[in-house]
Amino acid sequence: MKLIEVPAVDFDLAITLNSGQVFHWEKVGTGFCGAIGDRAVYVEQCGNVLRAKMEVGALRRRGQQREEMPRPTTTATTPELVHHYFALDHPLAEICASFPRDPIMNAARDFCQGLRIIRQPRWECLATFICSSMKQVAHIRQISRALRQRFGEKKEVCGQEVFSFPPADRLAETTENELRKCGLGYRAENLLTTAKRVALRKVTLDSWNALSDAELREQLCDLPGVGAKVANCVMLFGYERIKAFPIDIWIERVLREKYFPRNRKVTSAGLAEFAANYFGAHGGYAQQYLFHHARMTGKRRRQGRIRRCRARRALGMTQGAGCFILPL
DNA sequence: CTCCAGGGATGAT
DNA sequence: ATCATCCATGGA
Repeated sequence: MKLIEVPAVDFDLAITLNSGQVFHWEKVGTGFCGAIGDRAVYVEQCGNVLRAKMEVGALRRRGQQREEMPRPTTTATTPELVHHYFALDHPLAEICASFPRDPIMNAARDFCQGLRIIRQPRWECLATFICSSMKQVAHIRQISRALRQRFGEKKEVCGQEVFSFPPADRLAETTENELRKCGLGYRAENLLTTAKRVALRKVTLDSWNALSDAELREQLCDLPGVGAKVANCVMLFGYERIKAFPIDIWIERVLREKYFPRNRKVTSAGLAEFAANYFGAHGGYAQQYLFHHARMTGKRRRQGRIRRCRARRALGMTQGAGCFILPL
């Protein structure tokens, strides 16, 4: 066990890990336990310093004998690994200064000081976000944990069990039914198919890093279970494409209610185009700030939408005829 | 266009 | 405690 300290200015560990970009870190004491790639890590923040402990023990495949492999020697030294994962090299002050100046963005920027977009391993990021579709954060965390416990490698740090995320070839050799046991539902087939493509080298995630944003998005959307939103998440969190602007329900609400309050007819495509132009070169960062701020302070949509729709149908109303019933 | 798949957390009642 | 709603992909 190795204890290290890493300088970390302009950084808030808790906000970063709880902002819906990564789903496997667990609060333990004053810090968090998780994994950076295959390394089990405990990390806590003391002012402008991160204190991290990392397990350097032998690998062991859970529930399955596997020939003893030599410990993979990481090229990065441990402080560099932490520094790189948490993107402590991103010029956060510059990035935040590039956000548009408007009341919504200002509030989000103030609320999320120290939030960074971290660098996630590509496969782990892609697989996790395939599992995220039509799921809420709490669910995604459960799925991530189930996949890791069932198919990942068990590690330990600070007396805590930590499981690494299973590589594609490990998931490729399982079955849809096994994946469904992890709570994936219909996403199991998507994840399995994608894992097989990666395992068989039909898809080479690392080589995709050379592609342009548009080409990368196109390739990602070609994978089953990957639509525009998931593709943008993977671009942002796995490929450091800082301009990628994922639009989920929270962001869509913010855009509609705060930026288009008098225009309920603006389309989703219209919102996406607006966001790409308005939030600038670091749009992905702006999106993460808006997302976290909205989730922490905003409220979910009030109930009754379905009931109203049913009521409208029952009244024999057609599309749009019932607009006057809609809230606001 | 609509509906559905799966399912634990969440909020309203 | 019960119950409807949430979530944002892909296929019918």
